[in-house]
Amino acid sequence: MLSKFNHKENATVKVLKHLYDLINEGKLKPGSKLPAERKLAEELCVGRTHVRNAFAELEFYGIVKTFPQSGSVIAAIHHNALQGLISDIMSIENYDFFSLVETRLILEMESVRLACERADDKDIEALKLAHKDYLDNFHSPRRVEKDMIFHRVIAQASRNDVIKSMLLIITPDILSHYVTKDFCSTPLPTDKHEHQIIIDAIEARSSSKAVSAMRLHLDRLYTFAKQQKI
Amino acid sequence: MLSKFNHKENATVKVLKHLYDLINEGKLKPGSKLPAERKLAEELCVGRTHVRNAFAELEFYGIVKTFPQSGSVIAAIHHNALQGLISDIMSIENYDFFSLVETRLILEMESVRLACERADDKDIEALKLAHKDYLDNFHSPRRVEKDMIFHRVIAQASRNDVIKSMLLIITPDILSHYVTKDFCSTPLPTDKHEHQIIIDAIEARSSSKAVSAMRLHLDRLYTFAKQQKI
DNA sequence: TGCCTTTAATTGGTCAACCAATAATATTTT
DNA sequence: AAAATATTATTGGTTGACCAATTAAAGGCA
Repeated sequence: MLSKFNHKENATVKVLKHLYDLINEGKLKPGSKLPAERKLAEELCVGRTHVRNAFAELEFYGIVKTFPQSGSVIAAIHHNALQGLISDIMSIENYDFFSLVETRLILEMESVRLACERADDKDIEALKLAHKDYLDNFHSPRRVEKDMIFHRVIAQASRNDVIKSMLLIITPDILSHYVTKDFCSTPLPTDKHEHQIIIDAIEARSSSKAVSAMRLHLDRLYTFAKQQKI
Repeated sequence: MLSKFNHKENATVKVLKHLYDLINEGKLKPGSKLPAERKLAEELCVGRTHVRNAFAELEFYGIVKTFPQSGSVIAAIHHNALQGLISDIMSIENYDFFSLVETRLILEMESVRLACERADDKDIEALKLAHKDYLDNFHSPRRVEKDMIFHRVIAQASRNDVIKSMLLIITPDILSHYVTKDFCSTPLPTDKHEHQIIIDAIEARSSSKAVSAMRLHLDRLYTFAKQQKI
């Protein structure tokens, strides 16, 4: 889902919509304090919980800042931009499988590229260990999960926690599609070698080799997602 | 912050830690139902709200799935992987400025590359409009915000909602660093032309030109972030 | 005994009351 | 009149109680 706040709850999105309208009508000026949680809840006939959820989501995206026992203020950017941001947030719900995979491909390639530059001996050691663990579980149901760990170690070696977190966010979404679409049920023997090639490239500090190896490694998933799209 | 749930609240992280321990001790098997919210709250002497926050965060990362009036189940992956994931989530707090900028650079370059392939006439029209709006506000405090909108239009044209959302998430974090580090207070005249070059490249469907133009456009920010890192 | 119905207990979702900290107002003092 | 203090009202944070749906258990019937 990627949206930390399930929009199944219509009450929360109702609050967001209301704030959107308030901005539109000019009743809520950018940079100003927004209505108290209680007041807003009463006006919209919803529980304060939903208002707080909406505020929390907006705070996550840096649109509002809440001060304890004082109130919440909305970002001091022009109302057009604010509306766009809130609109985007409300639209975040279900991402299409292809976009998820496409993004993962991008992040994984950059992740391994940075890993080539920044991985130390300890990282490479961990990588080899993860790969060994992967091989040991190649014919077990844990294979998919071990593969995930392998990629996580690469992300760790990239020394970029933001990319690492983003991969952390989208991977579960992709995995959930695996199940429904019945992908990856039968492992390909080529996967074994692909991991090894990536390790060798990182150890040799050859980013070009590592990136192309990663692209190849994820190519099957990519083409699969492309087919699903049609 | 990027973490939707502020970890300032120690109660929530206390719950996460406890779940981590339960997995470690083997009392919580992957794929099984995890304790009821009430029970967990009582055991840890914290409000149920905090337990619910912790569960919501774990659900965001796809680690648990909550079923109304039924309970929550934890992902059916091996306990080592689960612990790693929870550990990662707990560590998500403050990203360093350089990682944020580096990631933004990556996403923006990919975003504009895809935009070259997928933008339609309407997108290009919107892009020109956004640029005009940017120029009109070049000497106003709204400049930064108009620049943000310009990039958002590009992300929209990339037809990849995941990338769009990720940029949406990290941009506020970067902007907040702007203020403290006093970056971008004086606009450079080159910015005007850089935007135009990007537009032209997209219109000409030249992804290589667009990507390099984007890299150049963000280079000042990138080198600035690099300096800060040292 | 085995299956179905009925009942009770448990669960997550929701709401309203309470708490401490803050902000605004009224009061006193200089 | 102005400033400092005391008081009241408002705020987000937290908690416990209630709700409807689900699940488990008990009871009845074949």
